[in-house]
Amino acid sequence: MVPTAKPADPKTPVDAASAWDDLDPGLLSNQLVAWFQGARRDLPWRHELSAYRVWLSEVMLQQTQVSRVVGYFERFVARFPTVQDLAAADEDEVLSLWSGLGYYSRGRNLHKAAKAVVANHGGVFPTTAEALRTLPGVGEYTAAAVASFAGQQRVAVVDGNVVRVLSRLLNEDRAVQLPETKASLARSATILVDAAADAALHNEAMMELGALVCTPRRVDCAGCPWRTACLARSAGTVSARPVKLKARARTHLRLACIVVDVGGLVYLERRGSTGLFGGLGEPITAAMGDGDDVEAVWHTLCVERGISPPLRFTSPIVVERTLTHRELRFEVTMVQSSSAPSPPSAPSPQIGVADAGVFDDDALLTIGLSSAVRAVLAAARSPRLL
DNA sequence: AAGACGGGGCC
DNA sequence: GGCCCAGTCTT
Repeated sequence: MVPTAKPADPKTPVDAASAWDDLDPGLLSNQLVAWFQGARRDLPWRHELSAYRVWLSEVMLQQTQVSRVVGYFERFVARFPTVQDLAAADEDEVLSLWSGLGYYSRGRNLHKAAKAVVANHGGVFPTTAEALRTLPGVGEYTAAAVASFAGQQRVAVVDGNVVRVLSRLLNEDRAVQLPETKASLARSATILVDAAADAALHNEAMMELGALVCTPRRVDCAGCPWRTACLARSAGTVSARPVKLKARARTHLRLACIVVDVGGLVYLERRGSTGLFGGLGEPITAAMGDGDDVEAVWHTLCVERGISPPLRFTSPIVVERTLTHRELRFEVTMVQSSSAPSPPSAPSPQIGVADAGVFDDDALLTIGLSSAVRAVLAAARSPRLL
């Protein structure tokens, strides 16, 4: 549920309310928006606030920095000017344009949502938070953002920037991951947006403040429109906010990998549509245990696919990539084969091969590949992919 | 309520 | 090279 201006819930704790006894939300919003008028960045998705473009940019911006998104956004709107264009595309093309952006379920859900808008909304992109929330890949934050920026609904938009800004303004000392803290901060966001003259402008300004001034590090308190009101600033706790719970440890994953060359073409399989790198292409890949002998695993993988293992494998090329919670270690060999491998009839559960094929270098650019696989292919055969 | 899910930039 | 950042969906 997006926070709304409903009467106070009787179960609402008093914590957030008490902090607001000494703060004036109308004044704060005016100060914030005045600052924003001078600081607003010119970003491509701000040129035309259609629901389609706002939605596309917000999905790309989930868990992703603005600087990463700009180029991807430009390529998407150039190729898919309307939601109908996106809905009519092949998933492969969508994923190939998404390649490198990460969190690939976003790309698959983007395509599904476009199809749903065409099928269920007559191709007219919804602009109410309630209708947006039913689209795949659109959660609380994205629904509120599109409803506010493109639909002019008075809803609070709460992303990580807003959480950081509010946790400092209010000097929140509880961990921001806790449901109670999130709810409390959302109530504060609603108090502010309800007092704003222009809710959309206020919401945009909140996020811009978090992106440009109230940043995770190197905070620019001197340039902040809220420097006199900020409770963390007066308490000297700015750099200690927001409070976060300890992150989980990273796990290691060893992967046996074979790049098969079939007369100059590279053989790729498609991963199953769920889980890590879902729906993307990859060379023959299998998870290994710590003590496994990579040559033995390579041998098995060849036999499973009906190609003859070489008498002697080329020694492993090691490609390592670090993800947020995993360290991937690909141990790669190259094999020449006169015939295309056939995907195993009983795919290993780690991989879940859906289909497969051989590709030349140009065709490689038309399917979705993770950055990790691009690095593997570049190391094995084709520097063009770097 | 907790875990899975990428990738890059900053220090 | 370690640390930090940031929404949605699934279980």
